[in-house]
Amino acid sequence: MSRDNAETRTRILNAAWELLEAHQGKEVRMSDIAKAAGISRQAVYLHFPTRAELLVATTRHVDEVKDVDARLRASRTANTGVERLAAFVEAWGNYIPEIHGVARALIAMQDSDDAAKLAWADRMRGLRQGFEAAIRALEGDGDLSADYSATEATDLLSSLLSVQTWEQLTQTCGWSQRQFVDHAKAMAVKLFVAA
Amino acid sequence: MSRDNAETRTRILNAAWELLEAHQGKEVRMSDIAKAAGISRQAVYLHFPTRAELLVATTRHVDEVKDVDARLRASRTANTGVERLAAFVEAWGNYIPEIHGVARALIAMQDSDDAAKLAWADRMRGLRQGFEAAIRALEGDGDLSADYSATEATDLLSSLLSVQTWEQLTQTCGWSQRQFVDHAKAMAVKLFVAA
DNA sequence: ACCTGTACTTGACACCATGTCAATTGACAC
DNA sequence: GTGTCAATTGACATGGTGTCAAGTACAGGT
Repeated sequence: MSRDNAETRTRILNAAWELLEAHQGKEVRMSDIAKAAGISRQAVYLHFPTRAELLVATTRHVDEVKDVDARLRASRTANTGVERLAAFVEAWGNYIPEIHGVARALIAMQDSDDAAKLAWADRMRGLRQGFEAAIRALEGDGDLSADYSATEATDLLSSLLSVQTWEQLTQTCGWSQRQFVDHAKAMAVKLFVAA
Repeated sequence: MSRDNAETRTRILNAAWELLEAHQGKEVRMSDIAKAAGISRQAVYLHFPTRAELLVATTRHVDEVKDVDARLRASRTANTGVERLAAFVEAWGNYIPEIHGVARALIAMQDSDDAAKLAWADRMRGLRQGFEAAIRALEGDGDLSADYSATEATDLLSSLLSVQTWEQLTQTCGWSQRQFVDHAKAMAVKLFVAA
């Protein structure tokens, strides 16, 4: 059976995950991952055809282990649109640092690899739906600011909470994680909730 | 004399610029640039030691030709902080699409090349000063929202108007340039100007 | 006319990471 | 034992960057 198969596979994924987080997505080669997983470089290719697919599989793996779905789903239980918006921003904002390394590596591959591009776009589409649901809830309550259409608000919210924006504020500007999340929440409310 | 020297140099820079804008920063090799400039690949290395330095020189070249300084400086003539903020956001926001290709290539190199990283960081520092000056002007007028320190406001403004955010909104979300700039201005006012 | 320096060319090569291929080992299952 | 399957070793192609050496073409000064 492929029990051994699956075990090696997850060992590779965990090694990739660990290295990517440790190096923030930079300078992690296939050979590094192989070494960390305790197997030969070629063996990695027995499980993942390309680096891009390994990276994509790693994000899925992380999502599964961290159960991102459950964390984001929790925001749906909020009663009002405003609460829901805050809950979603909080949930996603606090998830970013946990996937930063992997995300960054995948983003860096976008220019050269179409599979990576598609995979990341798909992932962002899923996230966007969460933002959109929160904005729609706001709209349903009649609380969406007249300054923005639901689509525009969703677009802006996604940009505000993009991995790149998080990276700039926390890494370059030195913001704490709390500072980032709190400001993101406050901005979302100030911008999108009608006075 | 190095008159011929300088002419070839600018021919390389212009070729790089053109290609980078045409390809949005992706898949532009040294050999492509050489071909576009009408010289051999090796000749490029006579003028620029590495790809990173060529990219850096290209951004400086573009800045010079487009006279970014003058465009950004114009915002200083505004009378009030609010006007100054709007003017600066407008000036920079409208400059982004003109440098997008080059900027993107430089950003993509950051992970692998420290020189590129330093160069881009330096450039962003200069830009940041412009944002900070606008925020300080606002503060001087007593119009800075109590929700943010001047530093925080500057950080957020920089992120809001980062090349990455521009890219996401205009490329991925399909916003028009006007839409981007207008919303950026409106957000800056709504967020940072005291009620 | 003859050097001399300079810009550029041609062609070869080292390096490094990705990805491929072939031959071999070792274990476990039947 | 024999077959199967994961993994190993080692060699190799590819593509892009950067280096090196030898040669060409042309300018200016003498």
